[in-house]
Amino acid sequence: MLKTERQAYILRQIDLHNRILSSDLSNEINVSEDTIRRDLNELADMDKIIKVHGGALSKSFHSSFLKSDVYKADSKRLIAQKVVPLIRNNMFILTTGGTTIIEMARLLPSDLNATFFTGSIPAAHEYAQHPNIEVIFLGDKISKSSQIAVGGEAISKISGIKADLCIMGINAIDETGITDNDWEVIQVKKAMIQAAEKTVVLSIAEKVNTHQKLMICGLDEIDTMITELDPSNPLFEPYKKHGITIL
Amino acid sequence: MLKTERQAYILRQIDLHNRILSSDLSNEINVSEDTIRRDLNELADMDKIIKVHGGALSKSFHSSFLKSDVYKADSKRLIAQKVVPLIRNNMFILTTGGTTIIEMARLLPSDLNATFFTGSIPAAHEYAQHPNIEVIFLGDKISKSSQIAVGGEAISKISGIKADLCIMGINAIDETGITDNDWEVIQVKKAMIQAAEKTVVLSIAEKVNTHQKLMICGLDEIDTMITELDPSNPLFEPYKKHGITIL
DNA sequence: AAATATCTTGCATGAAATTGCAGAAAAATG
DNA sequence: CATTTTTCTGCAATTTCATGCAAGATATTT
Repeated sequence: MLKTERQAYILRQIDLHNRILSSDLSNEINVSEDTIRRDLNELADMDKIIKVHGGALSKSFHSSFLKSDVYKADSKRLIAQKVVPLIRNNMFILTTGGTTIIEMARLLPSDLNATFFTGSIPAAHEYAQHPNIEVIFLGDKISKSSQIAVGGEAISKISGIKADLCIMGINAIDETGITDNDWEVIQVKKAMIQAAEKTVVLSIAEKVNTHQKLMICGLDEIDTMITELDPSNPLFEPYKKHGITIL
Repeated sequence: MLKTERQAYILRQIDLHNRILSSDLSNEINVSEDTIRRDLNELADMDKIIKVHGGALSKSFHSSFLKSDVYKADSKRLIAQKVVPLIRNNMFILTTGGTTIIEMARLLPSDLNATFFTGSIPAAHEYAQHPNIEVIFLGDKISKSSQIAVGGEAISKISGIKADLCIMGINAIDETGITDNDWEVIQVKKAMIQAAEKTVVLSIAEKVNTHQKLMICGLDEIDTMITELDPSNPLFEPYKKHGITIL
């Protein structure tokens, strides 16, 4: 591993987690702690990080910036970890936006070679950080409430795709299917499900067995559901009956 | 194997893998490491790759992973402040990306009612934060090196617009006009200038009177230029002669 | 075609960079 | 204050780099 790569890795880890320990880094990338320390010192000299005893902190963390923490971030990270293995090289993947998807994007292995389609600005931004991922942005008009592209342009772009996988963050699911409450978003999600061969839905357990006003699709259109809970949880029985794989 | 062939091969490998070791290349194509090193140095001199101890990295790898804090942030904020008054209610505005534009987006008054078109993910993201601004994202394929949408889709979308204003961050300007060094970006910028009634260019003073390899447009297509310096600075005389307003 | 200049390449040399390790110093912890 | 952890320093082993030089290949000129 090249020195520059290693430092890039460290920077990214700090960006993602806001803090890191020298010892952790040393284990993760199999170099001595001395090397890590030297890297951290160099990065600190360049004013890119803040070196502290035992590790380093992100600059934004300490300076005035107050980063809004994500609701149930731990659950979402767990979900994200379960999705990653489903993604293989050379796949075409449609995704929505949402914090769980962002978390997933960060966990994608750097040697993954795939094409991601999304209408979400934050998601597109995250995908674009990856060296080997191709990003296609869907649509043009951006809905402020949901920060994703909506409208006819987005729908027609999606319809023109044959994707391997659709990974969708959802707001509510129960035995009747997936529901949501933003009409424009619904249209986009429906199109995505149509355009993909398989559909994976991500949801924190709290949203399971709840519903909202507008229908996206029934359970039979879903192939896999991922939550932070253990798949054997009885909560999932009705969904398993509909042939949905729980992870 | 000819030198040009070899360098083409190296470039391709770097494109594919984002990084390369001198020793690997030496083995793969059976030339001495010295030759590889010489090649890498030449390619680095041409700004095609980034040479590091032990090998080389692709430029996109570098720009997206080794992100540093913004160069000359203060100057850019000053520039941004000068742009804002040019933007009026109900305007249609085309913008590029770049840190200066982002800074500008943050300074837009919250009661501003306008439509912004951009192919830059970070810029779109910033505009979308504003309550009364409509954001239209241009294009679909996102270039990793520049984090903006490029290609035919973007160009054709832009061509279909009649905007009031084009606000463009630039990399180099001198008496012959605006120049840049990324072919795909050039195409987008050209289209933007064509599509807008008036063009405002933003540049830190450091870039004034410099030039790069590829031409975007001549001075006569520019209406206003904004830098962090006082407009009366003699540096701007030649540009004023071409009828450009300096702010 | 011969002579000449220019480029390219591999090798040898010494210089520089990188990394890991040992032991002393400094900082954190209870 | 004693213990543990982290840091710093110097050092040595290894790798990579820059440079000059010579042999061969290629291009240009006469």
